[in-house]
Amino acid sequence: MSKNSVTLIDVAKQAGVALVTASRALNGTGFVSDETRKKVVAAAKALGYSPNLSAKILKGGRPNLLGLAVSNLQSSVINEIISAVSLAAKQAGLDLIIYNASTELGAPKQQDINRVLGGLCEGILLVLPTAQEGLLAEFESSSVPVVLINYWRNETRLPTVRGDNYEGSRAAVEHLIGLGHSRIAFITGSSYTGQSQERQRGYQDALKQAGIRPVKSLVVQGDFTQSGGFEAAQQLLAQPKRPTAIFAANDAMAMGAMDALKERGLQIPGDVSVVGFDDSPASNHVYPRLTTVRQPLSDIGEQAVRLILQRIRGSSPAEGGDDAPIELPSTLVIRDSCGPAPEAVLG
Amino acid sequence: MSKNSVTLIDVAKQAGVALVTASRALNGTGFVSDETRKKVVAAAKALGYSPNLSAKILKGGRPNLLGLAVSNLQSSVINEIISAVSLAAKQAGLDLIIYNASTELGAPKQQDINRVLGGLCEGILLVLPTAQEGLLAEFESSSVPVVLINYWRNETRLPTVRGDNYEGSRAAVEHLIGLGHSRIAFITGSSYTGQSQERQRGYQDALKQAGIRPVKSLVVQGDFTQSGGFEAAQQLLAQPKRPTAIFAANDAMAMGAMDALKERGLQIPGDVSVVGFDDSPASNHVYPRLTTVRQPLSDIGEQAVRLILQRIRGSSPAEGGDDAPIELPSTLVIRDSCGPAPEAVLG
DNA sequence: CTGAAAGCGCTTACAG
DNA sequence: CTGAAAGCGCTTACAG
Repeated sequence: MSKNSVTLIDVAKQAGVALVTASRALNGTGFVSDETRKKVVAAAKALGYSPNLSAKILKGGRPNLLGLAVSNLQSSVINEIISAVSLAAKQAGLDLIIYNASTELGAPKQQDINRVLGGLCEGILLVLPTAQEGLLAEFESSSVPVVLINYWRNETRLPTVRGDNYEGSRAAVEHLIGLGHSRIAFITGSSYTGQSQERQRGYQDALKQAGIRPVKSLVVQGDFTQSGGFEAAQQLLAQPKRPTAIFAANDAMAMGAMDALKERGLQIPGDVSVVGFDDSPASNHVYPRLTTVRQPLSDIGEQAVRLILQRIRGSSPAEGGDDAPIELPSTLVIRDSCGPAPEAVLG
Repeated sequence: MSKNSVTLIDVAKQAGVALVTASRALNGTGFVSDETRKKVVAAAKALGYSPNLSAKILKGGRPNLLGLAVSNLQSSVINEIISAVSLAAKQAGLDLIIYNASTELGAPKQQDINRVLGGLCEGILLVLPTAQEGLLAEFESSSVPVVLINYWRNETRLPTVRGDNYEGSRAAVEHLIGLGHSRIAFITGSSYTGQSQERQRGYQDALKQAGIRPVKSLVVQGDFTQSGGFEAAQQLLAQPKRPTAIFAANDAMAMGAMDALKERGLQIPGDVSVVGFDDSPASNHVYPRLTTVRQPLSDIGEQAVRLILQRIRGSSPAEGGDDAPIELPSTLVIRDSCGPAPEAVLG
């Protein structure tokens, strides 16, 4: 099973020391003379020794392994989170293994995640935005430290790191208002994650604060997919008084909306402005380049790794404390898909 | 470390049998009476027992773990491969852990992959299209079975499963020729993986077979990115005699080319037809929907799992045999981005 | 069909 | 600072 059968015993023999000493030298545990340490390290290197993770784990040693379970590998946001976590873990000297708890493979089960990741890893990072309360409750009683990433759906006592949705959303809508728009539509996502609601709340509050009366027909149901955004936009454009700006709860829907606008021969942003959410890679490549909101994904990765490390090393200041979720600020990324409201131009 | 401290001993006690018997009952190994087995299984369930993977592995047991190392998590093709492998692994009763050997984290090292995956998994699947010969050579001498997915770059003795590039590419170009095109441009990808070359070979052979003289200026260097495709297309369109069709070595570049065409006010496919490669999710959402070539990604996942299972269980018919790579046929996905060549329409 | 013993490779007390 | 012993949780021969 293991790559080569070089064991710690071989290293010890080669270095002319006892097994224990070799272990200590390699792990930097306990007292070893510098000379001995050098001999052992040299021997290990010469033999191409790499420790047997299983044995290490079994003995309660630090395998230096972090687990990451994700519910979706097709999402650009989740993939960026994975990249960020990978980098942060590497910088912290941790190896990362990823478990695909995709809903395509059936509902993510704590049992599965724990069977695979729980026995191997020192800590587990969870990117399961759709997870239900029950699933999380199981993790709460787990003995392996767990940190939640980008989770909003339910209340939970698990430590959480997430990007802001509300303020970013407000900023987007305020940007439109600043451009003179008042007929601003919102395309919602599906309600499974709680993120769409947060974004909608930001939309509503921004309107309210600007003294703009909310128009019910300007809020249309979407589902986070491009075709959903396309259809939602068609619905909006079929209305007698069409909006001058469309804010979609994510980029995919914003792009769908752009398609719908183009199909009608409407100019973006000349006739209608469009804003998305996520700053997906594609958002910078569509024409016109999409104005959108970006979550601080690398910060999220870093903070999540920092948090889990605290729990693992037991140096958490508030042990067992129900700290409030860490919420990192999103930023508005202004590109080319928004312009002055047509009325404002005429006025 | 482990989720709960229920061990096999607890189960055995609860069931009123010896430790060994419990082990056998749960693993289906050796002889156990039906009655005993039921008792043990019930006890295990009641206690919420889940075996300690480390101990299992250490004893040479079957952890039922498969490893998958990937070089890039931003690629839609690789993500579809991950999904396919996840599904195939699950169906085979295997758990899958993924290791991010992304080039962003430094060059993928066999040492890293093996340290993490090698000690834990029964077999390793590699999606490392950019891997150099040296890296692969290290895996060849590894004692853990390894299977390569979608690898072309170099010769290797490692068992390989991959999607066809050449024939799919030919089919795409023949489709264009069938529509009356003869000024067909090709935008290459970067040369790091060997895939672009394969696709170019298909392009050239299709032209040759149709008796169309290759025009050097119609082959332009790209880099697999959308902006690369955009620039390559601009180059093509700046030529005195512009192509009537553009075949890009992947979808991202094809979309970039579409952007360039739109910017020039050219109709797709009225003025210029466009074909991509990959059938990325976005290709079905751009306007017009992109005609492209699709690799049989789920077949690839299934075959790769089948192959690695053969190696693991040692039931490989040609043990140690240097079987030729398994190459699965790609298919042309015809959508809306190709039409009759303008000349043909006029003629 | 069932059980007692040995040992996978390592680390953590416990002695020198 | 170094070493001999015990044991993590399991499975695989070896006896009954």
